[in-house]
Amino acid sequence: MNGENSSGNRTLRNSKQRQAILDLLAASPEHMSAEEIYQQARKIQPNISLGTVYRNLDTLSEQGMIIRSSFADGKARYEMAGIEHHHHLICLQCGEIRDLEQCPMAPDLEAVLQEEDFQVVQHQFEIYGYCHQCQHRRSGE
Amino acid sequence: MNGENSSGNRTLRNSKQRQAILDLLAASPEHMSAEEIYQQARKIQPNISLGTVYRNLDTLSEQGMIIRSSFADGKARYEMAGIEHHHHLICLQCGEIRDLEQCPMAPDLEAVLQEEDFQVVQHQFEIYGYCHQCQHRRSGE
DNA sequence: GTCTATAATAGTAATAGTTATCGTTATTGA
DNA sequence: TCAATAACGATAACTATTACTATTATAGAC
Repeated sequence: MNGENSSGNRTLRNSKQRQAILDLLAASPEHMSAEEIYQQARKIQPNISLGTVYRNLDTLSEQGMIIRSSFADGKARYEMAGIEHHHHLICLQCGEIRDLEQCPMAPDLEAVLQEEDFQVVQHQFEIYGYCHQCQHRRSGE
Repeated sequence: MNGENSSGNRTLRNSKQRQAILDLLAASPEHMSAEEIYQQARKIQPNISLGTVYRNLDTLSEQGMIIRSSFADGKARYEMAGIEHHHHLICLQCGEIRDLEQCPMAPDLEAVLQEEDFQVVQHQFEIYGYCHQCQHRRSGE
């Protein structure tokens, strides 16, 4: 049973590069883009390649260890899974992404989904606008 | 006042290409990607270029005439504005995008936003999963 | 510890979606 | 009809991501 686990998938190995990526995501102010992860990871593993970062982000989200969200700027961003489920508040000026703990999956929504017979895998909710600081910065100019 | 309107922006002209794009979006089953719009538009304006499509989609969404949404597959999709506000139900198997009329911006959410002093410009809510048909297709294989 | 299968890597090329450039064309108000 | 310039087509460039390939490193078996 070399290279295969019970469900027919390959067995994961633990490389220094993968560990560095996981450490970063675990420690970081989350919502990192692939490029950001790459730049940070280079400080720990100088020879790491961007391809390796993408490959690992893919593998790790398949495995359910991290969560990928895609935003309006066309970039995907990643964060550690297992943290409490949440959504995003994104400032259009400074780009800050804040967590929104309120989940909009209200009971009446569930009812509609059941009626439509739609089997939910994942949902995403983002609010775009201007944060407190940027509102003042904008009006001040 | 040539080329400028009251708010300092350029005055829009009405080209056959732009009209074709608007006609398509007005008539279509909505949520079209740039590429889809391009392919359809070529049937009406054979010489239209993909660049022109993108340029118009940009201009028209700046103008507020159409709405751009970005999805998990990395592609932006466009639909006519002015229709009732709605969100999306996206099938991961067949890619069908259905409208969800329920808006998750519940009153208690508004309260949180006010507390955070976050000025909302736009919000996006998407539910990914499997539609009725694809659930049966999947279990049957 | 050594061996071996292969997961994972670095480096690089390729792709997809989108934006920018530039010389030409066409729209629109005067 | 004319002039200013918005919009165009063609094409190059750019960004995010994926694929390819030869090489390296991990981890279980011996």
